[in-house]
Amino acid sequence: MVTKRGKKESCCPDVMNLPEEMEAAVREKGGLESLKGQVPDRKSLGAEADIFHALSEPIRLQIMYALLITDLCPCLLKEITGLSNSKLSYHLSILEEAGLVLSLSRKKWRVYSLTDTGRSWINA
Amino acid sequence: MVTKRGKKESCCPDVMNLPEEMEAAVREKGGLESLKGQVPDRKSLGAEADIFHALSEPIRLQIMYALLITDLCPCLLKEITGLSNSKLSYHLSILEEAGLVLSLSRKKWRVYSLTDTGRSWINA
DNA sequence: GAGTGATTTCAATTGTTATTGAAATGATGA
DNA sequence: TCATCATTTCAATAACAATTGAAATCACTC
Repeated sequence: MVTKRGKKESCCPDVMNLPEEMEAAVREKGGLESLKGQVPDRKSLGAEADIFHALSEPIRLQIMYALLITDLCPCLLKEITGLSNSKLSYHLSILEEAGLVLSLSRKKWRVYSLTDTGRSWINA
Repeated sequence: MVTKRGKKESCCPDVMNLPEEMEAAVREKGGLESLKGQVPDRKSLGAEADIFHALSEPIRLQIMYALLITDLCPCLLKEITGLSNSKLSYHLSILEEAGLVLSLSRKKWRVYSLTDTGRSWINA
């Protein structure tokens, strides 16, 4: 591609005179428009972001590591983490909504365990 | 371990009459005190949490995926993501602080690229 | 060293998430 | 059913993170 004045056309309309290396790299990937098409849009990244968000608190990571050792009820998680009931419950609900843990009733207790998804995110 | 009245002592002081499976599982792991010792404390999880936090926004994931294709300056990231300068700069700084991207000066531009850490978190 | 364009910083605002303690719900067994 | 203990929910607050647009800085080129 050549303009009337014989200069190479920019790989990137509205962005002129980029360093040659970057011009070349972008061109190699098919140009700016092509790049735009290769990058996932933000909406489609929401689910992945939700998982990262669920794991972005030390409290919740600590819960995950505890459950990696063995399934536990909130009462034992409370002993292990030193959290209050409502705080623990709040963080457990975020992990559960993200699909990282699940809970079952067992006698008077609720037993939390890692899902396969949860395990894979913590083992990695 | 047996109390004066011949009942099995709980694996977990202050937490009585747990379901047998959980009693057994906790006992197998060395009891509640041992479990506490096996779970990382929250302070030590801070760095890991920071990385998850940096990746917990669709905007920042999108930037990471763009940089996975090729190194880019803010001006091109701006074209690709449609973000304003200050917004983009803000999110880049969070990724940089978390050690997921780094930036170098190249002519008039700044060029951002993934660190090895960043690459490993995105490829996984 | 003045001018230009790229990028970052800043203060103010808005929006979101976490914490708190009390009250409500749920599950069990007497 | 009642009493008890485990857990969740709720409304209010506090803490934190994201957005905005304007101003400041920075790195070149002339």
